[in-house]
Amino acid sequence: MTLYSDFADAIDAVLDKLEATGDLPGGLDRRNVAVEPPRDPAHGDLATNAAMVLAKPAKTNPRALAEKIAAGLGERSDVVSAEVAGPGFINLRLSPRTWITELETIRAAGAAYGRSQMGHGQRVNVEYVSANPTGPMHMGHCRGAVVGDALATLLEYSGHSVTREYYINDAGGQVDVLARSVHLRYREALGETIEIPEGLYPGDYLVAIGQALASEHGARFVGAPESEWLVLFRTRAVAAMMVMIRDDLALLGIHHDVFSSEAELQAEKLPEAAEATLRARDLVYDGVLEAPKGEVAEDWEPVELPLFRSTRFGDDQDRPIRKSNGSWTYFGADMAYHFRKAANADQLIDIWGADHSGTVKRIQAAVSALTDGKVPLDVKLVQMVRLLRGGEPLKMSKRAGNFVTLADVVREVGKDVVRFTMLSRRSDAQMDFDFAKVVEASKDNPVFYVQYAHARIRSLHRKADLLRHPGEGRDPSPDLSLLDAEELAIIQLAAQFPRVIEQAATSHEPHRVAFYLFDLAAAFHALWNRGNDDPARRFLISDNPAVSRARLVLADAIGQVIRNGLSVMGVAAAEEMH
RNA sequence: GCACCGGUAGCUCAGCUGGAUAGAGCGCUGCCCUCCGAAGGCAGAGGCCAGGGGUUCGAAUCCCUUCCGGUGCGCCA
Repeated sequence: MTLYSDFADAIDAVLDKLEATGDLPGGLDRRNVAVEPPRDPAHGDLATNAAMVLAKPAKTNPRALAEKIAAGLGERSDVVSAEVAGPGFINLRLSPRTWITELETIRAAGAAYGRSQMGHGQRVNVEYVSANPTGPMHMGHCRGAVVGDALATLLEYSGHSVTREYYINDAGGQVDVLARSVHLRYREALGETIEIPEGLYPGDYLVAIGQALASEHGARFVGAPESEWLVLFRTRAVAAMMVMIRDDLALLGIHHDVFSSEAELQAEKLPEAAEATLRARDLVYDGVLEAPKGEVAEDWEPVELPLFRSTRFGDDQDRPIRKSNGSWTYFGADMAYHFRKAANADQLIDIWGADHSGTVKRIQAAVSALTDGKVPLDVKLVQMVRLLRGGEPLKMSKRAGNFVTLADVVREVGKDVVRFTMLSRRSDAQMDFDFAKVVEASKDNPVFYVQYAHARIRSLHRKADLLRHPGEGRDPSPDLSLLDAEELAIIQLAAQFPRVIEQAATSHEPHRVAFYLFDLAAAFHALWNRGNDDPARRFLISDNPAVSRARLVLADAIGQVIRNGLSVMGVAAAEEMH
């Protein structure tokens, strides 16, 4: 129960009453009725559009209806005034007591403030990262990893039952290339001088696997045909890569619940099952694709393949689920994979890089077809991150192997800075990550700014402990009515936190939490700085313990909300700045 | 050619799923440190929300369309 849902209920009750007295026809759609803080504080503390939304279907004048609703709401003891404004807004002014009560609510709820049961335990599967197991995590994976993880936490926080899942692409051509690269390192370990040809993975992170295989199996695979060693080398290499990737993810505080293997999935014949289901509904047929548009493919030739009718779902082309050699396409296997995820979830979310945008429709189409539209799939596309250092783009080349690894970045700027920064932009917009700026101690840097606010709040306690006389305990029930209007105003902002969480969770947009925290931090800094002009308005005043205590409670509540918000983002709150 | 994502202050970006006079940071102008951390704060200037249609009490937000930028297109993964 938040302040906002409380008033939403109150409005419902008033509307029910108006229906009972015949002032309002029954059965009106109230879904668009909203309770919001008005953008302009001069309009009061809360506003509702109820009268404007309902006036037309009720065939009445919005202002007249608003007057009736306002009268009903005005009867509440916590409503100081209920005024009709503009085209029919109802602006409510709440008693100071309301905000003091909310402050006490924050204090009592502590780390749980902002949590809700909005999700009603709905099962949500969030698949994120799913980087190919062919090397360490690099910065290209980072944003999706953080966004997916924060979204998962956000959904948990708002009452969903969340599974964090990683899909291991261990069945395609890339992992064969990996196996061949390891074979080369294996020969190297046996004393050969090797040269890594174009197209194989040059990274020296494969050296250790080659050595291990050499010491276990000796030279028996050196001149042997691929058929004798490929599977073994591939399995070992993928396992080693996954250990490395999990370690990298752990640096960011990311841990998945489930790792699904594409190879296992295929061994279990899940794609076959999905194909049969779709063929039975005439959604898969054997056909020939047109030549691809755009860049001319030299080796293209028309072949009959099993095709999924994704055009029925808005795709521009039907999509093959098997290759001409009978093996599964990535899409064919992925479709089966999503089918299985859907069996244990009420809702699926995938976090993908924006370079996969072209494949969204087909997979959504397949999920919709396989689940009869019962399990929605939201694919969140995360745009690219441009790496800069002091405004200059970092030069990178994957081929030369000098891409920036995630581990390097975390080591340089820290987990919290990486996570916060990755969440400080809408994920469907491109982002710059400037090594110089993200660690800058200035207002230009939201990470610092929010952390600084929290550190200031913590410093108050250290200071307050010094001010306290020996034997004098912490005051359990300070007189909060000593708080002034400006101080109550920040509670109003803090009270929006549960709403922000709900909205961020519903819209699958964790960045909203970051922006909110920045606003809250700004409000706190402003309050703090009043003390510069007027010493009587500082948080701690040595000759006025009563006011100091009340303000300390206020500061603590703000600190609590900042901590809660940061924890949703997976960022630790700073105790002090260095 | 087609698809997806963008286009909001000089710059970087928010904008609460359709609300009232569109916001923040940087930069610019002017104030504020014997003072809990000034690593800050306050105030001001700065907008055809890319253009054009539409939907309605009401549009930066939804729909159509044009233009500009980014990404992608395959039996790859």
